[in-house]
Amino acid sequence: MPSDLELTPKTKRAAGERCCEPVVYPDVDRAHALRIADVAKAIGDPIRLQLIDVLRNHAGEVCVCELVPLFDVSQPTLSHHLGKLRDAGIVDSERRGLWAYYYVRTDALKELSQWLS
Amino acid sequence: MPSDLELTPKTKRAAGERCCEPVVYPDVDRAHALRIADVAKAIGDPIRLQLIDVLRNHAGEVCVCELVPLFDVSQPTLSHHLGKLRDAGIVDSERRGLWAYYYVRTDALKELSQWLS
DNA sequence: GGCATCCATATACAACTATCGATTGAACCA
DNA sequence: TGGTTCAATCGATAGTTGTATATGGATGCC
Repeated sequence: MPSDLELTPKTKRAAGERCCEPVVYPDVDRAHALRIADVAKAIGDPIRLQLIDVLRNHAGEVCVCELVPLFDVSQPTLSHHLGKLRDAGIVDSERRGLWAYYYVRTDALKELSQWLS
Repeated sequence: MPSDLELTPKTKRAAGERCCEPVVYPDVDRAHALRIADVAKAIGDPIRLQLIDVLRNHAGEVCVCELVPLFDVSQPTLSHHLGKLRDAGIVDSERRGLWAYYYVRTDALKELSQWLS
């Protein structure tokens, strides 16, 4: 990924001179950084990371009622984490009758994965 | 990789219909999830993500004094972010004379990258 | 209708995070 | 020695996050 931040080349300076020139960077890639950071932030919790892992391994939809006993948190807390993942676009859900089924949106993780490699 | 999460049987379910398909266990154990989540959490900030980006693109050591003018935060704040990245093992620093030089420890991002793919 | 089940939202609170200005300390130079 | 420069730390404050309990809405079974 190309960066939009440019460094000022380090040069020798005489005493009394400032170390670096101030640099202005364009906003172009800041939106990109914000998106990727948002995804990483959503992953940055052990419960949410394992939630993604479970959903991804299942390669399909998983009912919330089967997720709750896997973790040592209450059902509302788990729902809160699932909501965070949904807000970040990492998972989506579908309600069928009494149950809600969650699944991973694989394309959401692609941007972060590509930036990392 | 074995999981350390155990499914508790649901005995209170009303007789008749089953709620869900069989559950798939998470592929990562809790300690592994904690490590990866820690790295993701450190990346989950736009400034820190761009810091990594700059350091990585320059494939070498970068002076803090060159980093400060790139971002719209004060020097102590940037030092705080660099400290977070250092705590997560993503970057390391070396002090030479008056300046501190930071560089990326590429292996630190490998675990997260592998888990994502 | 009456009741249990499943899930989401609301509220509250403790813990953590980001940010700043001020300060400290270390290293350099004259 | 004293002044300058750079980076880390300190103290304070505002904002965010993780968690729990409580509540409500929707569905299905009797």
